[in-house]
Amino acid sequence: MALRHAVLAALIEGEFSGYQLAKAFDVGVANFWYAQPQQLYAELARLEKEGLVAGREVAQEGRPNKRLFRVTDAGLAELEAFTAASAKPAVIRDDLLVKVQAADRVDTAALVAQLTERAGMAQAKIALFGALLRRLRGDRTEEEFLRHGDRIGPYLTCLRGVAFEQENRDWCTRTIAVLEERRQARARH
Amino acid sequence: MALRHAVLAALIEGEFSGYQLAKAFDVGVANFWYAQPQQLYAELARLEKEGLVAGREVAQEGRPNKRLFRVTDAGLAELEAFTAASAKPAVIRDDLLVKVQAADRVDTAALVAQLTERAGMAQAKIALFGALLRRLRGDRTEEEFLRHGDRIGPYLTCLRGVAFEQENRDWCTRTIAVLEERRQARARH
DNA sequence: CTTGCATAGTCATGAATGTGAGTAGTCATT
DNA sequence: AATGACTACTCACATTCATGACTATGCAAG
Repeated sequence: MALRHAVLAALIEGEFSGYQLAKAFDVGVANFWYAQPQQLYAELARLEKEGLVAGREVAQEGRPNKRLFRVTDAGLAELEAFTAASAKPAVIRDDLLVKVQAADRVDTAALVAQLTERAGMAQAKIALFGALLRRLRGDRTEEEFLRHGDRIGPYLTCLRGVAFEQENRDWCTRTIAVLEERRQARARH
Repeated sequence: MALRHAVLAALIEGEFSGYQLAKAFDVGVANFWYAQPQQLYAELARLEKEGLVAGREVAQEGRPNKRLFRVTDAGLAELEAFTAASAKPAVIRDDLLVKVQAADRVDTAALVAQLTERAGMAQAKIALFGALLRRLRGDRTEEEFLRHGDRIGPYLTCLRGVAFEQENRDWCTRTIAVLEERRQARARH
């Protein structure tokens, strides 16, 4: 049950609609969790029923009405309790790692293609996160911002996202190089 | 459906029983996937029914009999197909990130405790993976091994595991430092 | 002499997550 | 005038993952 806490954590930034959250949790800036829109709507409904978030209808013209949610005091207390509880260790779970684990017995060309694609995606995310970090800290340096800024939570998680994707990219390019070199070595015989 | 492929990938290393796989997929060397014993037994049963792995009973004395599994040709073909298919992007999903995202509104002390614990766990994993890497490459250098060794798949995934845990540890210590400094700065006022 | 741990598994159940499809209006493009 | 894209959300179902409890046997430490 960590999705509910991820939603609560996202909502301490301000009021958001399910649709806005869905954007944030999807492809874009899912730097600390990922979820499908359907999950979010369902979770928001549950959270509201339990009084951890409060929603209010906002009429719009030219587009459908929306419901904005904010965290209640009970929601904050729930987050507090969640933070105090010990976190389960995070594990990597990546299709690509499974494929590389099997690298010695499967077609290398297909694998290299996958790795190349992934390296590109990682690079794109690095750029995205970099822009987000600059936006968050404004004209301050990182040190300055982390010392005196308010709302450093999103910044810190984003830093982790950047580091993860850099690692991702570097490992992909390294692995590609290794696989390519071995392929050429085999071809020479 | 990536667990099945993770099992297949693990089995190209040789014959293993469900129990042995469970050990490898659990706390120890889950450097490319993680699963509970029950999942593995269930998956192995399914894979055998579909002919992707073949099991054979091995009688033992002093301990229960076991069933060793190996990948069949059909299993290798399945792995091949899996490798060719495009991998879904890996996302971080970590309770700890959710907690840090909420850092601006929850108790910092509890959070720092969590981060400290996690940093320690990461450090332990780094040591574990380091030992595994040395065992895998024997007396060769890494370059040498990656160029000419056979079965480099596990080595490459383990490299990724090490890098991930180092990143993990560094980010934890950095985040701890930031939170602590802010706490002290607040205390001075 | 019994408590606890390791081997080697099975069964059942619930929670979390993913996927596909559908509704309904607005706006811009072709 | 139709097609597709964006906002905003809902329903239903399937798959995957996690959890606890349980059965056996053998071995070693206290």
